[in-house]
Amino acid sequence: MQPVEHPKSLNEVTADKIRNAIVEGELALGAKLSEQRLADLLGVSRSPVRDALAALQAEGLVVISPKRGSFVFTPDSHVVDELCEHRVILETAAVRLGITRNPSELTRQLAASCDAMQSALDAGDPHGYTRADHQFHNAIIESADNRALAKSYVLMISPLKALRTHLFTIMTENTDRSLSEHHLVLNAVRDKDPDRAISLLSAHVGHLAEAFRANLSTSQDGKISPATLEA
Amino acid sequence: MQPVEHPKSLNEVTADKIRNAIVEGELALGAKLSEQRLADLLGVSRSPVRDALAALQAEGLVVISPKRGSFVFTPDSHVVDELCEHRVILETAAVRLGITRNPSELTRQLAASCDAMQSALDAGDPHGYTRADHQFHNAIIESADNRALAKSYVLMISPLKALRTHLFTIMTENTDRSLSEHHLVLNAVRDKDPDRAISLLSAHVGHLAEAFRANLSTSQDGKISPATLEA
DNA sequence: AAGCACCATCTACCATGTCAGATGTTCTTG
DNA sequence: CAAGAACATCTGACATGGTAGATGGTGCTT
Repeated sequence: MQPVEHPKSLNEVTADKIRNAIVEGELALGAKLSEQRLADLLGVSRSPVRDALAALQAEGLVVISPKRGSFVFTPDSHVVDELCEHRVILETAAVRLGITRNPSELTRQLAASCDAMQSALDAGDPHGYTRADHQFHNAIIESADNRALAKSYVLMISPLKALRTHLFTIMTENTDRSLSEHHLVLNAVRDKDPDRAISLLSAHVGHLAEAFRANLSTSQDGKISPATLEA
Repeated sequence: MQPVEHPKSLNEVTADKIRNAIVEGELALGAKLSEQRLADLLGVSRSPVRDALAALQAEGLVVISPKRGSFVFTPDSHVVDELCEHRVILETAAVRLGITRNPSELTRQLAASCDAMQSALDAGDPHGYTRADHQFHNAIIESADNRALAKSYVLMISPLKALRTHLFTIMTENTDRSLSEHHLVLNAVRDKDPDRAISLLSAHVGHLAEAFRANLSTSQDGKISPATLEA
């Protein structure tokens, strides 16, 4: 049996709910967040909400303006470029380590993720495709077996996940190319060719950055309709 | 004149004080931290202390055990290896970007840091040497001109800074080799040779990791005497 | 009508109170 | 004397209250 079973603190579940609401698009980019209002919506006190917002600020999902209010982050094409560049740095370093350390496990995970992407595409399930995509890149990070690196990645990727949801609502992205690029990376990993994998991965994330830039310049502002937080 | 002058929130100054106390060695590794005791020592309420501890936990300097207490982090040779590996990843990526983006400014900063190290060494000022060392590596990160990367670096480097203070109290480290290694990196940057700079930088941080491992295995636990927090 | 001072209102910041869980000690019991 | 139960105490989790600062509107002044 498992060692313990620690119920998540109210603090954590609150942070999870708010993060989810932002990433899933229930809260518009730049939307105003009030400690009091969120506390009322979630049925908790202001304390856990305050802690949660502070944690989300560290993740880059929320910006807190002293005495003025908390707001969902607003994308900025320069910041998005920085995030993508950082992402490339972490993923390429991770894939090199992963190919060195446990190539077979990494290959297995990437293949499974590619299959999941294909299935989601066949089923016309964009949400499932996104999940499989995240799973693919997460497998790369995990394969490096370095918690410090993984922590950095998690702290950096949330805004990008949110942007994907907010900008690609109508499935603007080219999933066919995306899928084939994933397969190319998989093959490079299978061949234990880190340099090729890195090159392909860089190009892949670069294409994502391009898509972000294109959609950011057209939409100008995140004007997705705000929605309520679900229990 | 400057746009504004926002006084730091009590929250931040509290976090700064506690962080400083840990990094400077005033608080022993693994020392027990009580919200109440810290609040009394610093003359503030428990709220800012609580927020500060949460922030420091995100930095890896503090671990909070629910309902049990907060403690200064305790080093673990495996975790230290991971931190150093992560550090190499970020610094090597940064130096490559820096050489591409603004090599002259980077060269200037690195040269200045090397001079400061030399001066500190001549003056027998280990604390000054450490500061110059941090300045050197920070210049590399800043040169990449990527805030996301810089944020990751800051969040990762604090425990390493603290370890340096706690483990190298008697100046165990080989400052002569360290200085020469810094100069080699400087020369590679001056020559705009990213591959050589990366190789040298990896070796340099690798030596640091070795030193950490050596001292960790001998001391087994951080038993530096605890001290009071200064105003 | 334009500009400015005043004020109602909203915000996060910080202080304090209350409570349940974790721990160390003492007392009881075999 | 050993082992376990009951208790006192310490901790952080969470709730709530008070306050300074920021904002937006209103009415007065010119």
